[in-house]
Amino acid sequence: MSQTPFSESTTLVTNEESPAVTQKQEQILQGAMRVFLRSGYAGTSMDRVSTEAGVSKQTIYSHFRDKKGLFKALIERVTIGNFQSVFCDGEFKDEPSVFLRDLTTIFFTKVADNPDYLPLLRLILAESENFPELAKLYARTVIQQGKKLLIKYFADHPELNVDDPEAIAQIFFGALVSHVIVQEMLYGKEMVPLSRDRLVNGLMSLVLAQQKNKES
Amino acid sequence: MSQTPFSESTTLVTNEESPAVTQKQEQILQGAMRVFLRSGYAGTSMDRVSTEAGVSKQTIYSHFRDKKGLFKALIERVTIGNFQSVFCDGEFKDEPSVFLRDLTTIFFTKVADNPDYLPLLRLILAESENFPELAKLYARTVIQQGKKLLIKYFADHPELNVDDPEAIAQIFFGALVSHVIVQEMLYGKEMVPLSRDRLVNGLMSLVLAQQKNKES
DNA sequence: GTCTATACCCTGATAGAC
DNA sequence: GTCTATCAGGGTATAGAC
Repeated sequence: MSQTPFSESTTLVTNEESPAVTQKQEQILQGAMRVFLRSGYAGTSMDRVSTEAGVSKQTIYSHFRDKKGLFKALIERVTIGNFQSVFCDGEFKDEPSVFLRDLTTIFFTKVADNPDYLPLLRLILAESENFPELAKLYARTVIQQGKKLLIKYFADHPELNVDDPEAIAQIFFGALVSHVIVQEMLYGKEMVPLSRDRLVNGLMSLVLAQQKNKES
Repeated sequence: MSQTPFSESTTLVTNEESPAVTQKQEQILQGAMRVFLRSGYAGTSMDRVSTEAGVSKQTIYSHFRDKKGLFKALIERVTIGNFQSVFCDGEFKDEPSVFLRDLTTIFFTKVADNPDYLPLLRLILAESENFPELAKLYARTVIQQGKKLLIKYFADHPELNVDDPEAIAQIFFGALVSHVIVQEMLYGKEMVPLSRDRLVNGLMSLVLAQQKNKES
């Protein structure tokens, strides 16, 4: 808890949240990712990680304090590395219907279609009680970023007539996330399929209807 | 897989989905529920279940085929027993704003505030890949019931001007479920709290705005 | 730093007494 | 049916050679 699990490295440390990672640590994390994302925390053995990473068990323990330390380092890395800036570095159109549709497109292509997203979300939810700091990191990194962007847009566009931007942003992204959960995790695709297009169209008609009311 | 894990009993078997459960089985399931919901599937040992239930390990194995069989029987029981008919046996007002608000109230009081709901959802999502049949059962029993009710209501009220009832129903319940996930599981309550009232008000203003557009 | 070997504990599942 | 006792295997973590 008090010492970092990472040793020194020649790689430049850009900021506190992405520590330098040596080639061996990289190798360990790659193997650990495959096993943890597939088998969960308790279902993963350090033996399996060592064979999957192609290093001995002791090598893992020399780089990471213990199983928990390895797990935390891995989840932080995957979360930050994959989803840190999906909603930040883009250029956005100002037209509401275009902006909202672009936002959903980013979510589906950069997040939902990322093959690591579903296993990561599953794992973070499963371990949210044992590793609350990882759950909070995920909420800040992935969910909160998109909501902030949408809230700011609502604030800049009073003509949309959005009474409670935070609530509407929560509903907007909640609908997207829950659609992925129901369709992909709970096998809704097989049982009650609902295309992304229909979801997005429904979502946009709801949000943009506020504007039309104001106009009339 | 081919034989039922339940033995005979004097209790009347009402239907295929709720088999008779003897007093000993009840005792085992009670203990198993506490352990599985708290520690997950892989994190639960049969030793722990036996001590928690106050029976020997062999007694468990005489009533249930193995760990998987016990887990399936337990999750089916909790899912069906707690959430089978939350959206079925109620009387509903016809007025749209009242109906929608009642629907959210049922969800929050009967589902979200049920102390078993969050651990159950967490467990089903965590094991959705290893136990797909349980994930499907959950989707049918809990999520699909509410959506059906809302879809029927939209069909009976064309004046609401809902273009795609299935999509709107998915958005509606998706927003409710994801609010619980973000606020309770991902510690949104501590980081970016958003009250249920604000969520519900936002949701209702979105859905009812469709109607106002039609009127004008 | 990295390996092999191993200590020590707990796992799911079973055998046999009563 | 229910118990105690036990099996073989795998769990995390560590010791010591190189």
